Amino acid sequence: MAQAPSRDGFDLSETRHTLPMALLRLRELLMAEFRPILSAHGVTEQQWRVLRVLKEVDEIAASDLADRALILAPSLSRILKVLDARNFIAMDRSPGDGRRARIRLTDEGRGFIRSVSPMSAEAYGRIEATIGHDRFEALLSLIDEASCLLEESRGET
Amino acid sequence: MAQAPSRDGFDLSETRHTLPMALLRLRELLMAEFRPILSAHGVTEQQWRVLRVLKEVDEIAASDLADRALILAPSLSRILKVLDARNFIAMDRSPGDGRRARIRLTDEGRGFIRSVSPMSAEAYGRIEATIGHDRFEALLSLIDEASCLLEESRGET
DNA sequence: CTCTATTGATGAACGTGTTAATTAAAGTGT
DNA sequence: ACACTTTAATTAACACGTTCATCAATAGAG
Repeated sequence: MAQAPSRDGFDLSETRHTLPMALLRLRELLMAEFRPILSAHGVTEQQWRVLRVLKEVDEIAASDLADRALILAPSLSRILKVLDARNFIAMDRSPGDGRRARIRLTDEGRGFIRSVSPMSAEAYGRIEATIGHDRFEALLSLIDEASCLLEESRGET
Repeated sequence: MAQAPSRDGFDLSETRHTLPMALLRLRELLMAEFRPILSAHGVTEQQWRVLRVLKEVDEIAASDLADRALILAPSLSRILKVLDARNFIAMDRSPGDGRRARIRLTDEGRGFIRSVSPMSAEAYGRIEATIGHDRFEALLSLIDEASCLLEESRGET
């Protein structure tokens, strides 16, 4: 039981029951809550991630920002251009190392984050309530453990 | 302790400890295992998802395919064009409803899947082993429960 | 039967993901 | 000082994500 119509029998799981698809589906459902809020304020999900990280660090190199926001360097370059044009960030070069870009939030950027945060936090709370606090925490922990294990196993190759 | 340099105190969690970011990070780590395999065979992650779904259904409408592969309709249109050009799929119109596109795998498409499956399944097994079987199963269940809860709560609005 | 509204698929436009190539600045060895 | 390698960031090119607009086929109301 359980295998679908086509029975060639190559050894793949049903798409619905694979971890990558499960992760994708849950992420889509989460983002469906956040996207309307962000687009109403004229920022994309990725731009918002960048702003959130900048709020936590006060000054950071582009490559470190890319790591923390989970955005690839080429995408980040484009995003920074947009955020700079809106005067949400200030960019210059690191004095010690002329290759590294130094990025910081402007007051205007900080004000923008402040204006969006309440609705974002409210959506986050609604999601946590829907999933249930205990399940929510368990999920976060499991995901984090799995991520750490996979990260370690990559270093050993 | 724990709060970063900037202390404006708007009520946002640290980016690293949010569910959307955690999901994104784990998915990146998973895909890092699969991407080399897929790109070595000249398909993208999304094209592979479409092929996997097609292998399970033998014949399907584009909109249902989009749902099951978690791909938006406009993206799917582009992807189907590519897969059709490579003769991995055959497309025509549903006889009952002239709007619906009917898609099925060709023998060549089936052969392609067969040629990639072993390496894909092997990577999946490696990942499951790294995470640990019990943790892996628990993770899948939790994700699925959370997704179902969020899906239900959207219908009630 | 005709007009309208709805639905399924596609096209357009813009932002991001991904890889490879490029440029400039540091580091390294001689 | 010199060429060589490495590193940080950007650019280029193509595929996908996302929203909106379009078009054809169908369903419904009158």
